[in-house]
Amino acid sequence: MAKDFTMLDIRYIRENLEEAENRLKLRGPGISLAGFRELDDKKRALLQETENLKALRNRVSDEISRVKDKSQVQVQIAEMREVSQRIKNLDDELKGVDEALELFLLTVPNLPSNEAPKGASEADNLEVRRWGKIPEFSFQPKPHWEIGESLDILDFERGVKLTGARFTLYKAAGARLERALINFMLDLHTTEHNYIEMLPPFMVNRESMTATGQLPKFEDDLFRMEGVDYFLIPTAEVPVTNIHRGEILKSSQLPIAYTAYTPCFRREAGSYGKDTRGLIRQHQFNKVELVKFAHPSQSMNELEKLLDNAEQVLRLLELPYRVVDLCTGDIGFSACRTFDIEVWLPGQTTYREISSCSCFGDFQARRGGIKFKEDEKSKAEFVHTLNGSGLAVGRTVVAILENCQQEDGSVTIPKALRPYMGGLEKIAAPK
RNA sequence: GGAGAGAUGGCCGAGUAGGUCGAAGGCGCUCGCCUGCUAAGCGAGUAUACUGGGAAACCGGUAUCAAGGGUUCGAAUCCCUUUCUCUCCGCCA
Repeated sequence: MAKDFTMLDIRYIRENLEEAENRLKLRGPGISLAGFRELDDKKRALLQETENLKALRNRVSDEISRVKDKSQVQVQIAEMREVSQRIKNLDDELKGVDEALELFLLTVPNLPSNEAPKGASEADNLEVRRWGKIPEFSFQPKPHWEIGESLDILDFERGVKLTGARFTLYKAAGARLERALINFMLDLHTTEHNYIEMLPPFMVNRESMTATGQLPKFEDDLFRMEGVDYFLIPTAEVPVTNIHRGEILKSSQLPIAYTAYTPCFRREAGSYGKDTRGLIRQHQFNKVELVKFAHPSQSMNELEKLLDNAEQVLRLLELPYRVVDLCTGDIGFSACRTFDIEVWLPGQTTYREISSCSCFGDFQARRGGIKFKEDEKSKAEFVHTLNGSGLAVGRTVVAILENCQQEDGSVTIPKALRPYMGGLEKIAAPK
């Protein structure tokens, strides 16, 4: 009862059960609030009963304290002993119901925004815009794994030797390219877009994972430490959003914008057959993340700005992309609205996700207790949280290798990135 | 890893032979008064969550002195466990 990780506003659900359920159904079948009413009623009934008994006990105990000769209040003391036992039993029962209710609420996803396109799957996502010219090649463009190997900058075999499937060793200009992109992105966001750089821990505790929504439902997707209850972060979203967990911010501070580079660790459970070649789906990859804490009235504006900040990376790198508005059936657990940025990959003649920019409404703020006050006197309200990749670094390497490949096998470095590559203009095959 | 000390409201800081302590006092903050401005001064107010009633203003109840459990009619105060912080030793980038 002390801590409240409730996902949706419990009062909203209580009072608008049908509406909430209908909105959740837009996410797909199998999401239901059945059972909520019963648990909630049970909880409140128990709460009433035990609180009444506690009020009685408090009153009588107070009376006892005023009597000097305790032999005169032996009856009351005996009665209260019984009352205390009943309270204990009720509290135990209440605890059980409360935990069940909390777990239930923690596993219900956020309500999708009414503005999100309605649909059942990826196929119903809405393309919003395209940018850049898709390159035409006078030769057959190669997939990035072939380019990486022939340039001797990506070593997939040794990555497997060192660790296992879905781990890759970067080498020479490949390692430098990854590092250059990280610095390029961080510099852009901090100096041009006014984000504050953070370098957070790469493991977090259970509370942090619960606040952003990875737990309790998606533990199988995470790497967990042996011996301590810590998890490797699947995205910088987790530590960075949790920076202000349990805090009350001032309205004048908002919006707060942070950017952070971190590696990301994902089990990728259930994606065994997918993207088995190359850098697309790794257990460890680098990402520069953008995170915002916004006033509720500004969160959608802030999402657009954040999205534009992420797109700017691709524009500066001259990589063609498109923006997709995710439909209600494709939006992630914690989000209410999401735009994906997909970069063009000539090796696969398709657009692939390179960034996902979401608004979470007060979903994460509620789970993590992140609030703000309009002014000194007003009541604290939940902030809105947002985040997006700005960008996934490994996939950016993929996009550069595939889009900038030349007939002679070399890869031209985008102009904006050259200062970060020591002036290098292209990566050429070793002799 | 070993030894010890500690954790109280936005902050500082009282409170340990259990009851009148949601918790003194100070600072900060808010509102009012006062002063020609500033400062000082005076007065009042100043936690959160859940829950019951009410259209609401608001009124009532419960809980919260790191967290969880125990003893007791009653715990900030006693006991146990955990977490975190600090000091010393060891180890280490």
